[in-house]
Amino acid sequence: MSVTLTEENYLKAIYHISQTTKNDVSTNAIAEKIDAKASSVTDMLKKLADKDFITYIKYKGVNLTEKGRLTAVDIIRKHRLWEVFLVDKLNFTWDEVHDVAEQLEHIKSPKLINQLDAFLDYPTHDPHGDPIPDKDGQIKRTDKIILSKAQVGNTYKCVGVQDSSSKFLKYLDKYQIQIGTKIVVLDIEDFDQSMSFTINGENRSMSKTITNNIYVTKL
Amino acid sequence: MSVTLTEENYLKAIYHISQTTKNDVSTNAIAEKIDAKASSVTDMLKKLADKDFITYIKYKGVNLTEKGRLTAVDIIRKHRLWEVFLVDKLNFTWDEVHDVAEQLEHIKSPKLINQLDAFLDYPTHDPHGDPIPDKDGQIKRTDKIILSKAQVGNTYKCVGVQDSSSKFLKYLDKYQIQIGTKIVVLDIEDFDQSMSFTINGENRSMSKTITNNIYVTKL
DNA sequence: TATTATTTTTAGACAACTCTAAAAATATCT
DNA sequence: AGATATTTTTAGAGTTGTCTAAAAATAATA
Repeated sequence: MSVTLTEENYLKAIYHISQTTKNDVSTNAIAEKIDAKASSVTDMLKKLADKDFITYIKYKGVNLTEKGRLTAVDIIRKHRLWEVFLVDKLNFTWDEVHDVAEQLEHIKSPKLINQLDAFLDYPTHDPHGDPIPDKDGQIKRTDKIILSKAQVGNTYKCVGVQDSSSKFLKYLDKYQIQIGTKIVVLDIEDFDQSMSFTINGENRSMSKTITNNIYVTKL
Repeated sequence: MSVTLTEENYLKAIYHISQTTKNDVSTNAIAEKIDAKASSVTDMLKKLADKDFITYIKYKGVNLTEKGRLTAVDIIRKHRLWEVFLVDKLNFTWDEVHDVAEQLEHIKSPKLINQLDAFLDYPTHDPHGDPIPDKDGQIKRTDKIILSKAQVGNTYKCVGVQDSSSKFLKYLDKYQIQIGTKIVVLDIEDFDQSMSFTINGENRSMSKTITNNIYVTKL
């Protein structure tokens, strides 16, 4: 009972959607994510339900079974490990990795992914700051928050970005903000929510547009 | 005009067959290599001819066009670079790499493969001793010969194996014969063509069955 | 609640790739 | 050369995954 590449993509999509909404995952939401028509999605949902990856009630949407969740998480684990590989070892930038990782995540070889994990020294987060599930599908809940929600006086560590466009990443490069960079919040401007920080020993201020796209954890 | 995964596999098969026979590549030979029925092969040959990857004359077999050859060689380049990666970086053994490389070779990203090439320090041969084509599809002709054809008194260097079964590779491991190992031919037994050598400072003899499966270059 | 709008499913069809069975072409053997 | 065997191609059909168009179910609104 193997999983086809297409089925894997559906499971991943369903997983990601279910992370952002409390309700059952709707056919249309999947169609939009997969970039397919709703009728195609319905066909696939029947197939996935037959294979016990999802529970599916007509007109009511779907939910992943435990089997489906584990399969989805395993793909996400592979995706994120490959992203680390591409950035750390092959000098890809944050914004270049996604498309290639979309392909690499479907390679089937447990040994490959375990050896890769070891080779990368068991990373816990991908280059965007998202957590990497472990072999058993456990995901370490990150306590990351969006920088715009940070509080004056606290120190934070940059763990990822929301917007991974090359424009935004260039901005971060310019001010030497990377994963791990320490950020001390000095002040929040009431008028426009712009914030001032100490970063790399220098004082700097950023607009809400920027702070809405940087993830940090409190130190 | 993209190439499907299946088309890539056909092109690779045709390339490999054309390396071992002077004649046009026959439908049956491809069918055997691909593990498909001859009728399926015929269908695909029409498709490949339409796309200018091969010249195809009914009942007469096929030949790669320059476009087809370059495409095939590019896949082989990727396959062999990934094999190097798996052995050198992820501690795979010779016999474990093939199936995984068969999958990895189809990943489409020029940047990925060029960065991988650099990361591996531009290897010229894969773990089995086969040459890695360069970016332009050039292949450095190896002057490798089969060890059973070696001559008494000469010194050789092991560059690869014919049989890459795990049984055979374990034999080689046992006697510490690897890529690069120096072999001095001391004698060839008339009776059964078994040969005696100096390997790693010790004298050792091998049956024709063994020497028929080791590739060497003369030093 | 009745009507309209939206979402979802069904029905029928198409493209890629595969197969079996039968026909056509080529090769082999006496 | 003629008969037989082998190889290759054609014809028709199945599978996976996609689509459009229309029908059915659910949700929203007056």
